[in-house]
Formats: sequence, C-alpha cells, structure tokens
Amino acid sequence: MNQALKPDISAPANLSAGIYSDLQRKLIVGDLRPAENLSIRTLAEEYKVSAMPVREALRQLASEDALIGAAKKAYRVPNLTSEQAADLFFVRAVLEGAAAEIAAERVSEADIKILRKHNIDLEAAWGKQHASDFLFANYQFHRHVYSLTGNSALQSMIDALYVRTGPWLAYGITNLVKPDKWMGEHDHIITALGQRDKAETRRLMEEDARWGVELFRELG
Amino acid sequence: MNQALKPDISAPANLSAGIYSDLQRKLIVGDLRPAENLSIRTLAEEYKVSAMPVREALRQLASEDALIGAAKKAYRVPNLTSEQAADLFFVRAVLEGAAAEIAAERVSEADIKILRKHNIDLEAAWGKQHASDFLFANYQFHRHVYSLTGNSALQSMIDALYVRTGPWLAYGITNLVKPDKWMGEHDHIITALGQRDKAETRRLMEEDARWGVELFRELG
DNA sequence: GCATTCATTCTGTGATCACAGTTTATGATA
DNA sequence: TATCATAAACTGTGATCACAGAATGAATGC
Repeated sequence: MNQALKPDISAPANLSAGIYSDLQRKLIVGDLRPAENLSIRTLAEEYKVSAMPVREALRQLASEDALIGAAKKAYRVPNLTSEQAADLFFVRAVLEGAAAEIAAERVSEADIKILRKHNIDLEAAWGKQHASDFLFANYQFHRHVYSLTGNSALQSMIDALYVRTGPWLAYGITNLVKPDKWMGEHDHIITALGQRDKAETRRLMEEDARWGVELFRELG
Repeated sequence: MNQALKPDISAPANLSAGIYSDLQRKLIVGDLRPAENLSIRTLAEEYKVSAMPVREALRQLASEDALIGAAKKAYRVPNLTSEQAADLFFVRAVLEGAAAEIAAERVSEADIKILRKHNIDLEAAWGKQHASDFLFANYQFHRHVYSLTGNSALQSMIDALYVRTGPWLAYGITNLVKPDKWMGEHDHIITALGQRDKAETRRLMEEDARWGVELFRELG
C-alpha cells in the first residue's frame, strides 16, 4: 500500500500483490460499491490470470475486513452499519491526529506545495461531484500528511481504514449531494502545518476525520 | 483474532483460519523466534493438511508484516530494528491510550476482577521469568481493557501490534533478564479504571506501552 | 587445508482439477 | 397466474502437480 496507486496492476512481485493493490485502489476511490459481489473466477478472467492469485488477493482483503468472505459464498463489499462506520472514523481520528502532530514537526515547504496541489484537485472534484476523483484526491492529501511521520506501521493502518470507508463514502457522496456542507477544512490544516502548530494541526485533523461521520448521520 | 486463544486449531470455518490463528498465538507469546524460518510444506505436515491452507495463512500474516515473505524465499519471523520497534510501540500507545479512555467509562466490577486475575498470572510468570506465559497474561490483560470499547476495528488493529512485537519481546525478556526493572504498572491501571479516571487511565496506559521501548533500548 | 564450482534440495508461485455447499433459474403443479 | 420443487449454474475450498529461483551441500580444483 506504500506503492503509488496506478490504474493497472503495478510492479508485480507476485501476481497476487498486483491484483491486491488494484482492488485496494478501487475500494478507496469507491469504484466498488457496497454489497457488490466479487467472484474469484470472474476476476481471474478480467485480470487474465488463473484463480490462484485472485483468491489470495481476495482472502487478504477479507482478512482486513475490506471484504466480507463467508464460506462457500461470494466475496462482497461490506455494507457498513452506522456503528461500524463510526468506529472506523474514530480510529482514523485517533491515528491521523497523532500522525498530524508529528507531521507538523517535519513538514517542508515542498510538502506544503504538494498538499496545496492535492487540495486544488480535491475541490475541483467536489465541484463536479465526482466521487472517485474526490476520494482519490482526499486520500492523496491525507496520505501525504501521515507519510511525513515515516512510521510505516502507522501508515499502513491508516491506509486500511481508507480502504474500508471508501465504498461507503462514495455511496454517500453520490447519493446524498450536499455541496454546501463541506467547507474545506484542508486549507486550515495546511495553514497550521505551515506554522508548525502541532496542537492545532492535530485538532483540525481529528475534526476532518469526523466529517465522514457527519455525512454518515444523514445517510442513516 | 477476537476468538479465544486455544493451544490447538480452533473452530475452523476454514483450515486456513485455524492455522492462521494458531500461528498468530505463537507469535504473540513468542513461541516463534525472530529470524526463524517457516516453510509451507513443513507446516503442512505438522498440521496434517495440504500446502494450500498453510500458504494462505502465511501470506496473510506476511501481509500484516507479522512475517516476512520474499519471493521464492522461505517465510520468516521479522527481526525488528530499533526504529521499527519504536514505531510499533508508538502506535500501540496511541491506540491503547484512546481505548483506555473509553474503557474507563464502561468498566464494571466484574471486569476489574478479571483484570486482577490476569495481573496475578502476569506477575507469577514474571517471577519465573517465563516469557511466553508472561506475554500471554500481558496480552490478556490489555486485551480485556481495549475490548471494553466494543470497537472491533480498534481491537483488531491493536491485536496486530501484539503479533508483531511478540517475538521480539520474548527474545528481550529471555535474553535480557531485569526482574527489578518492571514495577507492575498494571496495578495502577486497575486503580485508575476503578475510579473511572479517564485521563489518568490513558496516561498510565500510554506509559505502559512505552515500557516495551525501554526494554528495547537496552537490547540495542 | 582452503576456496570455488556445480549438483542437489528446498523455497514459494501459479495452474488445474474435484468437491460440496449456495444461489439462481427453470419447469411442473395446483 | 402463483407457488413450490427440482435441476442447473456458480461459489469458495482443498489437493496435487509443474516450474523457476534460492540455499545448501559436496566434490573438485588449487
């Protein structure tokens, strides 16, 4: 997950790894919808490989609860309940808050520039109500911040949360359009980072993570 | 990982799942040592199954960085560097601290009683310098606390950290005996929980997580 | 006696097959 | 036309085989 997100299968140490990261990306940006079924054999045909690498990728995603895998039944994208979503966003706030505090100590001007770029992409996607572009830009923004910690364990854990919330967020954005609801907390985060203000950066990052829960409440 | 830790393969929805949790337990309590090699075929013989379920269990553990899986080379237990270990304990402090704060709001007298029991087991194991018993009791104690949150995403993430630090902690305890070094922070945690003191519980829990790093520093 | 090379053994990976549950579609019956 | 039984299609799971690269050993050269 530390690799760049390419549209196709990227640098394959294994075939499984390539399929895994491709599906991961599709989950993060919401290309796969809640309750959607994923079949080993069908995906194997699409990726033009045997069933073997696909089943390993799916099993791996299921072990992270990014997919649901019941015995003898098709894998499927989870449909989060309100409690489950709230739990995920809580953990995200805790981890990203701690990460942001460290990031504020290490951020450079080059980082600020990159974050601004991601934020422009993000607002453009929001203006067009393009869910997957929005989620991708949002992920890129946040990822750049918490990658500044240099803590790979922390990074992969946060990544896993984006994978799990992606399908649900995409559904919420697409089916529950509230363009005025989102005010762009990211600008404030960039400002706080630029000022190396640890406490404020943390506070804003936690608040931003909570935004997902807000959106969720209206979905019911 | 939310299942009880049994010595043998437990309720097998799959064969893979049973092997997975058995290896997981062995990692947590340090039955597997750093740099130890795990071969698919060898384990398949031990578990009396084909290679199929074993390779899926190993791949899954490798995906969580609980094992190292290079291409065409044997899976092996990671040998943590000082930076890696510090990163893991940092995340553990962040997550368990947040969890402890919630636990302090929800803890019951029955919970306190269970925690005391785990603590007695823990100190007995420490007195005998029995690494795996100690790590198991320690895990049970902490797990009971953060399970009080009811947040399964949070729980499985913390579990994953115990899996990754287990082998290294066992090595440290066995090869670097400092019986006087450890003063039993757990008693204070139980007290703070009993008083429903959120801030103090969090502070103590974060401090306790930092203990692993201390032990680590002396290991070099 | 020591280093180097080559063969053997061991490693994970991918493909293919058989099997047993699940789901879906079809057809018969009222 | 609606409902239920039955069969066909689809699902993940486990086992087995072939293969290529890595590690290990022994034998050969110096």
